[in-house]
Amino acid sequence: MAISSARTDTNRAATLAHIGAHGATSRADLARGLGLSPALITKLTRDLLSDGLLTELEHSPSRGGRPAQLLGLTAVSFGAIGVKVAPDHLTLVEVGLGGAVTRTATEQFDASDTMALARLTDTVSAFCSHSTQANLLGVGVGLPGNVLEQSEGVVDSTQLGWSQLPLGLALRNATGLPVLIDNNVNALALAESLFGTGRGHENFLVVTIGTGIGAGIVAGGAVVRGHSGNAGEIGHIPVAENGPRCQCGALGCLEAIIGQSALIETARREGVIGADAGITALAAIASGGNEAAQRIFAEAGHLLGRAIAGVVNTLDPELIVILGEGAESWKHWSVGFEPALRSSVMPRKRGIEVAVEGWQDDRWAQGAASLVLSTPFDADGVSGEQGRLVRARLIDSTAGDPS
Amino acid sequence: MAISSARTDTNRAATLAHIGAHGATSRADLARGLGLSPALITKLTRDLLSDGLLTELEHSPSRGGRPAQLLGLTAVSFGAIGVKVAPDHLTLVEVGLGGAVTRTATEQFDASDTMALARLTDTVSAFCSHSTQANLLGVGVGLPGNVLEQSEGVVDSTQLGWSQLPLGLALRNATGLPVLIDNNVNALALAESLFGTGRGHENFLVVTIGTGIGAGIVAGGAVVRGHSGNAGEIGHIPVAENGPRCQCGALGCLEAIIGQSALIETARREGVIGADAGITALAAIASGGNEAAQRIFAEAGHLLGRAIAGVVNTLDPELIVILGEGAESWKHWSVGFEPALRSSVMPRKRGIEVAVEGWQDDRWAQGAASLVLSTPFDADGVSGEQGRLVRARLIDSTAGDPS
DNA sequence: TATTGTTTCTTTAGTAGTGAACAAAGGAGT
DNA sequence: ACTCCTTTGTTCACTACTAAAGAAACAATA
Repeated sequence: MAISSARTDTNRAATLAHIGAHGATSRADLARGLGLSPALITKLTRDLLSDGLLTELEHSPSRGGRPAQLLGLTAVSFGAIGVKVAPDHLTLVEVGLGGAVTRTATEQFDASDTMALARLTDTVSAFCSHSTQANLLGVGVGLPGNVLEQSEGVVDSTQLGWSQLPLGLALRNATGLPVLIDNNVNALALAESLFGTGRGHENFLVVTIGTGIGAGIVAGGAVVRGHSGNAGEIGHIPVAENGPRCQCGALGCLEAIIGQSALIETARREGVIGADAGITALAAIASGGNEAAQRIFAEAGHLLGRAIAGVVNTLDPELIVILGEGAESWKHWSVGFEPALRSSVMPRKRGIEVAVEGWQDDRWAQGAASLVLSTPFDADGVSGEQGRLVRARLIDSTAGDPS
Repeated sequence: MAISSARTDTNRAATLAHIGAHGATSRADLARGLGLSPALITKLTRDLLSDGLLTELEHSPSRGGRPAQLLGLTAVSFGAIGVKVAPDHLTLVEVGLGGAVTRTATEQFDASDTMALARLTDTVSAFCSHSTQANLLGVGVGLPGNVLEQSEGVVDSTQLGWSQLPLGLALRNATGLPVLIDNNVNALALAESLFGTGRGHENFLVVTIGTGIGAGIVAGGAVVRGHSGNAGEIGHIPVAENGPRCQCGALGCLEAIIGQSALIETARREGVIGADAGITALAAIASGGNEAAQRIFAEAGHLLGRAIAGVVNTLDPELIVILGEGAESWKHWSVGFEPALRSSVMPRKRGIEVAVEGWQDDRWAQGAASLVLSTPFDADGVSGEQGRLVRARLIDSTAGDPS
């Protein structure tokens, strides 16, 4: 299929991962879902069956032809670890092949501490060692920042105060597992694409509303990372001439006007909340019926809608997924967002679907774990050496532990 | 060869196309450039040499090891036809494998005429029949609009007044050649990626300034087309709250403020040019030193710079290519554009490269032709059935005549 | 001048993948 | 009943591709 076919047995891994992600599947569906020929699927599944990784289940009812025989994973359970790194805490999850969370933990953390790296590796390897899964495929890490070298896992993050930190190498040594690191929003977009609302869509946008505004972009089925891995910074789209100065140094960035701190400041200045009240207070007041608070959210929604309309016109997605802590008060944002988006977008795109997702804090970590779960599908070696290791662990699991 | 085998040896075609695009190349460079193993290149080139499609040229000087043997195309000349469709004229070019234009023609045309389709097919097939090339690989068409069904070549274009027009089928019947159709800006982006400034870059932006403002987006090495093929409409990014109404129906679109007609209107209103003077007059006056005219361009450049800064923050390209008739007066735009872009973009991206390209009218048509020339590199079948036909013509050229 | 290292190209042996034809197992119409 | 149609899964012959190892042809260095 690809111009260079796989060195490791990519499709063996992809078959297992596809069944993990979609549940029991017939051979014909596997062929269609993976874009392979039925002949190859026959061969792959025969091997996987004789290796004891798959079992034949019941027949699914006929759809006009020969009934399909479903194939399911055997009890051998695969899993992956996902880690969300925030300035003040770590969230860890363990997930199965289908992306479902099986274990969770939250730990105190201080990213600016000199011992932060040691603390991180200790926490992660402790979490790994308590794993209930028989086979851990790898560790995915999502953080607010970007990865300079995917192979070595060198990380840059202004928000965490990290510069050129060899996080990947450290975690790999500590856990003995393959480690994949990416920007947290990109990881979320990947998770949406594999397991979430984005499944089956080739072009969509994941917008996160937290302390800042970010976006993950999926175009042509792939996550857009950009030249230096910094794509998706929609929070810094200029929206107001002579607007307030943003942290990034520019004037009138979207985030400088509707970011969390900007909203709080506006609310305080207008006397809607007290000098020491925060965003939750503002949201609570708005939900209680306070029109001034509601107007603050609606105006923010309006600006966000106009900005995203520009992104939609530029990228032509078919779906927008709204996510993040800030999405809890989406009903207030939406009042301004919906009309602004629909009226500012080109006529043909006016019916674009907008999905708002409920929020659990471990969602970020789940996204990070999907960095690992997505590698079997990553036919070309985008994920590089670490991805190859993940695939190797997935298909070698019969051998138990290779010496 | 009684039954022409339907085998589409992608890499055989890719090898020829790579040599056509890059000139004489050593086997080792082919392996690196195409991402294939040296072993395969040896086999492919051996076949191509024995088929008389390639010849061994001189040795290039050693770079510390065994000197490389260059391989070049034989005199068998391949070519492709590119057609630009505009509301009032057609531009046709014939290009070689390397993208160089070998023949040009411009024809009167009226897209709104009921006989437009017949006129178009007649013009194109007449141009094809006068071809100097021994082997025409196909016809590429670029138009302001989008393609609904790539396989049938059904076309929609508000600018041309076409709706559900089966252009591809008609051209295929008329010429007997594979036909590939795409939005003209996407075609241009493809040409830039293969033969132009974008060569070697995986993420860049092609911005066109004509009657409207458009963009072609290349992300991760591929042209971003979006869900319905409408990506790149940066002319409709909202930039002004309560701005003028745009043709598209929205308020404050970029194009409604700095599009060609908007600039002319502004200049007339301010008395800079007369009531019947156009954009060339405005540009001439600005070049002559008129400060009011210069300010109009600079302010447009400023707005464009802010808007593109948003796109840059969203997509993180490493290069911006400015192109189009309007780019002739870029030196006036640039006064406002450069400071606006650099100051509105995130700090790390402040050094982004901006390239302005000179303009010939047949550039659009050249872009259209590159739709054909790019298919050999298109490993997955994005270009579908027509792409397969192009590849078949490229590798079967020894056989001579198709049925 | 021999040694070492580098780059280019080829051979060998084996794996991954496909298309085409066909068998198996049902449904729907007559 | 019987034939036609559809969908699933398999076998077979063949192509495409790779990894590994080596051969060939140079430069640099001791």
